Amino acid sequence: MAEPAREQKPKWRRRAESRPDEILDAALTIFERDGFDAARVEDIAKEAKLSKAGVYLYFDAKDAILRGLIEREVAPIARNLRAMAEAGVSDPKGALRMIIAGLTELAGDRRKFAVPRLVLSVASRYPDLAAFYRENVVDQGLGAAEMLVKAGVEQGVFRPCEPGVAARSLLGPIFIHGFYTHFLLGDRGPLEPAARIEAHTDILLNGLAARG
Amino acid sequence: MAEPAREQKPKWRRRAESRPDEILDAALTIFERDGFDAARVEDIAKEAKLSKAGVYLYFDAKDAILRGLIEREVAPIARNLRAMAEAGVSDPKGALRMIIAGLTELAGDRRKFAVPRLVLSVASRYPDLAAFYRENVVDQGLGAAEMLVKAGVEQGVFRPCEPGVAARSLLGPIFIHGFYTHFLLGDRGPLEPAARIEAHTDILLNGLAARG
DNA sequence: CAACAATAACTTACTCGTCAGTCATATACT
DNA sequence: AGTATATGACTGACGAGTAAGTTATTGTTG
Repeated sequence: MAEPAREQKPKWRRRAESRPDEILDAALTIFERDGFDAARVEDIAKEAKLSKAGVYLYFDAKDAILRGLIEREVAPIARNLRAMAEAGVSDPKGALRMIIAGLTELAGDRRKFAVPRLVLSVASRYPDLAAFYRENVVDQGLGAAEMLVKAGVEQGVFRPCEPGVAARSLLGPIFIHGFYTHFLLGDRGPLEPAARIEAHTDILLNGLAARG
Repeated sequence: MAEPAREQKPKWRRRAESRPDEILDAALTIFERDGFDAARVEDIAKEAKLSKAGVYLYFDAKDAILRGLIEREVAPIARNLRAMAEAGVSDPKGALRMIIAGLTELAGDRRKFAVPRLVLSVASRYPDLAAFYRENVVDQGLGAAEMLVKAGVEQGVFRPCEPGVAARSLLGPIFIHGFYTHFLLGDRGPLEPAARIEAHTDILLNGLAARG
């Protein structure tokens, strides 16, 4: 009758290596759904399949999880943009096209795109987090675009302009479009990256182009 | 010795007319500082100089206060943009210049600019609020720009393009710049509206312009 | 124009649920 | 045996919203 004590599987496993990433995965899911404040650490824990106390073995506090997400999800992308810019100074127009295309694709990824929104919404209460994000993400990305605009102007490909302003003009719309589509529309609006990339890039590069 | 009961002033006054506005003023101050979730209704009440229960005489719930702020602070601006666009179809370029200038000035107003950030951060939990904002603010503003681009294309002032994309390219950078300046930089970055307006408008309108 | 009733505007004090973070204890691994 | 990894149960504080009572104001009546 009674099953003999057969192969009772352990109540939990040691997974010290993989836990941080699992927690970040879970946190992103929950944060994306609820926002930072309304998200419960307990829900993140459940999603990551461990206990709440378990989460605190790997992250000191709730906001440390968000910092972890910045590090893992978006900082590498920004650094990559920077690298692309450095590699592309000889062809500013082409490099800018690539950067815009890359960012537009990113803007289609609702999960990744949730991170900037989270940072923005808590920035006033976590100034350190805001500074970290600014240095590692925003300034990298804007810097990349700025560098290319400057190079283009020097090479006579673009007409003279304020590189800082031009950089914002190039990248701003992509973010606004992402915010609008993912977080205000819900699901209703389709995001047609290819068409948008073309249209936006055309307008902007044409606007920057030196008159032939 | 003891002061006789002289002219004891009332413990409070009836101000049914002015209360809602006073509460909204206070709420904006507190929301801007703390964000929606971390803001306490009690703090809003104190700032507005009445009791917490008093606030609930005028607003059903915390999110109703935010809706009130949308109505009072930003919806009128969006409607105004729309009106400017309708009045300006005969001169799309000039009207767009005016719209960009107006929005850029708005982007310098940290108080007003806090509202979009608040909405964005709670949109996923308050879909009705998000819809209200979208219909009364975003769609009005984008619609205005779109209308003018379309008119410009038809009149041959602008070369053919997707009006929706162009509208975002025109307005997106302004918002991104506002978010960045007010909420990520703290206070460090100066906002030089005049110069920015010129530079941004130049790039974009030049990009849209029909080739002579 | 007092006195007083009726009501609108307001407050104090509370309830009730929530949740970040901790502590004592247990289990898996080496 | 010893330790790293995990858990369940707890604490302590907090905060949205409410109930019941209080005060200012308005109107009414003799």
